Amino acid sequence: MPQITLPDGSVKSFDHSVSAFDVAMTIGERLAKACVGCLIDEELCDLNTVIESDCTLSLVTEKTRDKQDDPNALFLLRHSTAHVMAEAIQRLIPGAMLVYGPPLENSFYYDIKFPDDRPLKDGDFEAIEKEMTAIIKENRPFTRYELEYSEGIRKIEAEGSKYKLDNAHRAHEAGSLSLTFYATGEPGKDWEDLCRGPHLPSTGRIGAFKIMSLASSYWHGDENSDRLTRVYGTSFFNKKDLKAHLERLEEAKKRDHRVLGKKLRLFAIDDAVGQGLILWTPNGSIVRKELQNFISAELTKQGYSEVFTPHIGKLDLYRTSGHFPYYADSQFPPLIERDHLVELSEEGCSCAQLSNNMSTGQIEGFMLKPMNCPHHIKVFDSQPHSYKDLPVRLAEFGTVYRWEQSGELNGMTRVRGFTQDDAHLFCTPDQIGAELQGCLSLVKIIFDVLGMIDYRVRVGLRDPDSGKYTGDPANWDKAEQACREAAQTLGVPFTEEPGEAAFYGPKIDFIVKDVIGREWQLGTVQVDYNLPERFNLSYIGADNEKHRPVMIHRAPFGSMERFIGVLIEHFAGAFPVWLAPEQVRVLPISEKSNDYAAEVLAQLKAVGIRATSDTHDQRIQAKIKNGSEMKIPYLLIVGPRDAEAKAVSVRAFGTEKDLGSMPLDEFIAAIANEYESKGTTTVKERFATATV
RNA sequence: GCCACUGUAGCUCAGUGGUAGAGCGCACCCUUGGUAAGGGUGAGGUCGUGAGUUCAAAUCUCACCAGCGGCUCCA
Repeated sequence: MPQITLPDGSVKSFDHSVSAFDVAMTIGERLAKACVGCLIDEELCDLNTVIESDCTLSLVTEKTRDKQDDPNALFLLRHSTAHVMAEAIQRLIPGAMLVYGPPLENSFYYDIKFPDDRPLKDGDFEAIEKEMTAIIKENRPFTRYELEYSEGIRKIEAEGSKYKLDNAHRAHEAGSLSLTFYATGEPGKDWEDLCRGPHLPSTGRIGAFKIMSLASSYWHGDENSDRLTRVYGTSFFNKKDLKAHLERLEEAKKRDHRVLGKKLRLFAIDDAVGQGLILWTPNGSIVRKELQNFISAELTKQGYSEVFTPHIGKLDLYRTSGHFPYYADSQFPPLIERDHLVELSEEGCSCAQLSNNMSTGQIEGFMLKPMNCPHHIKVFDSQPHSYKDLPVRLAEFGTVYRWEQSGELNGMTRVRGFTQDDAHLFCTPDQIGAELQGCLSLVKIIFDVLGMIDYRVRVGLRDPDSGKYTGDPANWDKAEQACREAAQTLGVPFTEEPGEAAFYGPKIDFIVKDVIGREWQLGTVQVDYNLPERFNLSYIGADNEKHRPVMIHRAPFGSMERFIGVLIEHFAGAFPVWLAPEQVRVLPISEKSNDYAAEVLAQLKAVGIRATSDTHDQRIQAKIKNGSEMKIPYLLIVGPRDAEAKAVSVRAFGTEKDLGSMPLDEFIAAIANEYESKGTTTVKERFATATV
């Protein structure tokens, strides 16, 4: 006798078991037909799930009542589309073994092991899509059935897929006593798959789909395990939504920092220089310099000392820090002294021997620095410190080099040489809390000034099962607790993630998404008890005894390269005045106004505004178009009327029409103010307030 | 590093086993035009690199390099 509570609080009583679909029918046939699944006691289930006992029931329709996408409905849709795709692929390539096919936020994939002699190619998409269309047209129901565990295992063994067998074992280990299968149609007759579900009622509900791309993946995500082929696709309930999704992807591409970087001439990468090595062109250099000046001013306020250190250090330095030889794979190879190299090559020394001798310290050399900490530690250690001197805060825009795998390089966001806005704070254990908060506030100041509100905070802890973390567990516990407490003071939600710590200590990271949804770590604050230990650092306490300082590593931007890459996308290339490489462009209406344009330009430059004038032999419309495409904050149209009145006609980026005319000296004061205040007051606002 | 795709003029891209194409940009000429492209002329390319197949390769094959989308990694 199930009593079913609906979301509006009403209760429906039945004297027999019913399916969710039946319940929907008692409310209305139209509703029932619009349903694709249901939530029973908050758990997403098939629409035809039979309800035997009291529960809450919420029906899942294609769209919510206010016509929005329903994440649960899309989950069912994409999971079901993955099944249809898998069936189509197996029809086309019978030896293909299925592994795992989950839905994602905007898409789905299926990991598949293809026979070595028949890999999947991009050219197969059309044939697969054709098969899928046929399966959808047949409108076959997704039919769930359960087998007792050992019986299910026999069935899977008979099919001969070690991957599915592995999935079944895992389900069993997780406590499942039976195995569930889904047939696309009739069990025993139609295609089926070991699957937890749930699914749509039938294939016909898949309105629109597209196979997107192929990638290689690893079984269990393990690089040393079997290589699988991952087939990505996406689906929607109707063609219009699919089209809108594809258009969004196209739009996102336009604000990609790699596209804008070229168009706005912000940076370049040249093969002859090397992969992942950024050439900062004049425009990009302006953005970088403005950001550096901004943060430097904040550092001065917070009592930091700026230092400069070289780009290389001896191998021994990194033996002490623990970077060499343990992280040798992710670094540029060492620089070996010339005489040594000659000697070794004359002796016929093999590469393996060379590498061995370097690890053991028999051969000395230098390394391009992968991080700045060892150098800063040596700066700290260059003189004795009293507890009264602490905290010592050493800051440097330090350039580091790391040998990232070629497939990981990405525009400015993943590079092989980059400059961190780095600092290392040496403090007493008592000072950690306050210092961490100071560091976090710096990150917040940056995000606030730039209007970056869409970020998440991660507290990276050590993974107790991993051996890569060095140091005393008791210190780790203290450091992790300090990070947790500091993160709590931020006033924003954060997640604690084991396995995300640095090898020497836990950290608090600020993570932002790029235009295509990839996450990038920007600002970071890390607590470190280990390196002070390794380098035997000390300060003299009030008791006249030596004490060990604690180190805090922090970089509010993370790296200039990655930060500016993300920033370009954040602003879609339309930088605010204080960051814009070209802040103002003067557009004379014709050659006759060139003289006045030159006068305006000279006055702008005199107050430090980055301005140019466009004296090309073009009409004003073309000049406006060019200026707008370069996303210049202000275009000043100047013609005879303006020259007469000693005024300028102002057109701000992002406004359809011009703002109107303004006396030249007033504009200059206003733009200088906008620059100085980092946009707290703007030229645009002056016009707004003038009209009120 | 792994899998797929891509690589043609400064940029965006078309093209195809038989003499290399367009638009934008650039230079020059005409035009002196008041808020998102005025018109004309011209310069500019070993078709990513190297090998192979062929009478003939930018086009087909192989290798390499680079980019893109993923995977893995990220101190």
